[in-house]
Amino acid sequence: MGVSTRSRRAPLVQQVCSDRPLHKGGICAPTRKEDGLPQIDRSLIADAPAFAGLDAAALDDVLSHALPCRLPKGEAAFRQGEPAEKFFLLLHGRLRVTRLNAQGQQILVRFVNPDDLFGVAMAIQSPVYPGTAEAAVDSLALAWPNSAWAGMIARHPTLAVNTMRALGARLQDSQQRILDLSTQKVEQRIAGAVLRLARQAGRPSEAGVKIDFPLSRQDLAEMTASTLYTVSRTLSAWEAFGLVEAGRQSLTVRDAPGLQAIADAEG
Amino acid sequence: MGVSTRSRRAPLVQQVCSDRPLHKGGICAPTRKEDGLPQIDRSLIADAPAFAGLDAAALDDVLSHALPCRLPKGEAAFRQGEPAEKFFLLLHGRLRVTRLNAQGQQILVRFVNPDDLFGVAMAIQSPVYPGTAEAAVDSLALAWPNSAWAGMIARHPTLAVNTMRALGARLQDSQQRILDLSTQKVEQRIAGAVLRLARQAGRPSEAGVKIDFPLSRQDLAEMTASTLYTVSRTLSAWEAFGLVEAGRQSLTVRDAPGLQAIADAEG
DNA sequence: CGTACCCTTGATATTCATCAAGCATTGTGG
DNA sequence: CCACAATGCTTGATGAATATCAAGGGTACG
Repeated sequence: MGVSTRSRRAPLVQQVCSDRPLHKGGICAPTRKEDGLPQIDRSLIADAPAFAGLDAAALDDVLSHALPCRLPKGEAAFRQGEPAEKFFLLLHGRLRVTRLNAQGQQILVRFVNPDDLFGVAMAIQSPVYPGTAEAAVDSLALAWPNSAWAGMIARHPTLAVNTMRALGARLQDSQQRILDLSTQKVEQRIAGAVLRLARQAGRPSEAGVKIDFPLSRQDLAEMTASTLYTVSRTLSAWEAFGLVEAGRQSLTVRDAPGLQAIADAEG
Repeated sequence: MGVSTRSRRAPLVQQVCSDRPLHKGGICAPTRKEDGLPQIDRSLIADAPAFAGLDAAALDDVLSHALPCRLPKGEAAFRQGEPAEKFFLLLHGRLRVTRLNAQGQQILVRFVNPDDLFGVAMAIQSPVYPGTAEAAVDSLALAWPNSAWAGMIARHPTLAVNTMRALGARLQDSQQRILDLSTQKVEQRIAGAVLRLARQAGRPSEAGVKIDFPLSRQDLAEMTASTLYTVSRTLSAWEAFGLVEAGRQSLTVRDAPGLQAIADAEG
């Protein structure tokens, strides 16, 4: 084993971190240029994969139906069960999408990142939103009424293809998550979730790659089908091994390859 | 509690089945007319949701690029990791789609039913198949080369919309499954899986609704992130309560509302 | 300055996987 | 047609992973 610790939790950290040289960094999300006060302008959406392949005129057409939508931290763009009347594109900020079951237990479906579509219930023929989307930080989105959708894809068929791809990517993610839930131990799932967050929302800092929005133990628990207690113990153990730096609603990855080794370990 | 049993397993059956009147039936999949020897003909695919809204000429155009594909029981249409060169529509039979993780553990992603598209890797921009599809019974499918896709959706934009809906529905299913895996106990998940199978592939029989293809304990375990041992114990307990009739690779639902009550119970 | 919120850590309980052994049915080759 | 292997299934005993319960500490914010 090579390392002796009294820490009750942390079987995989111990296993994986023994006799392995420390290693810095590895994850670095592309830095995103900060918009000042956003005005509705073609350039706002030109980079979104959802609108890839549309020319300037098409973008203007698309934009002409859009309404800006400010979402102060904590506010919901929509709530589970509400009639789905709009769909959205996130311009700036970060949203937390959650879903409740009949017994009131909640999971965190995903975080919405800038340039992501969300609330596309009409793409799946659902009359209501299947989840709740609320701002994890002050955010800004564009909203389209569902009624605009049919005309938009009729005039710009590329849109249907792009949306299909976006749904396909999310389907892939979901199936991967099912696989992880079915075959991995909690500690591995937490490692995977943290790495994904660092990739999607990591900003380089002195100590490593810091996750760019408030993230609680409860959030991580709801992402990994675990409990806030187990997440807390796991992060404490990782911190003791120098893999992460954990604070109140904040998390910095110091050793991404180390976390990856945990995620990849044999169960 | 009302009922006393020595059975070690079956907390929920006991709870749920005590003092509840027995109830018959409830699930009944539409019976599907048996095709004799299928020939490639417009009527074969006219009912598939994937081709809804296409007129006769469009259907003929679509069919002109399709190749029939016989899949004897046990044979794979494609295997995980193979380059994705075709996509398929199941005409007849039943396929089991599985997915392996890096450590070789397997889950059962879904069963493909007649009129379902499968192997649509190109819709999600994946160069390889993310899973393996093999025939659970002798099956028959149509196959299109991926190269035909672009032209098909260009000529028939409805196809992109239909495919988007199909992906959306599968995304919905996946997210529901994630919710179930995250919040339900094993017994509830097994109940949910059995009910879904009965709905999709149930055929009415004397004793109730019989699942129409060979289904092992291992299959159910891989669908519910459980083990064949736990599934076996669970089915035994249910059988003792008259909820199901379980045999070698066969399962008949005798009391669907009873199973539903288990699936809906508070954890 | 107090109160709500987030977090930590120990002790205990529970679910369920794992291991082990054996039975039953199907299919197969002599 | 029969022996026998392969496959699928059952059931008990045990143990490990992780949830749950309980108690308290720190920190931000009104």
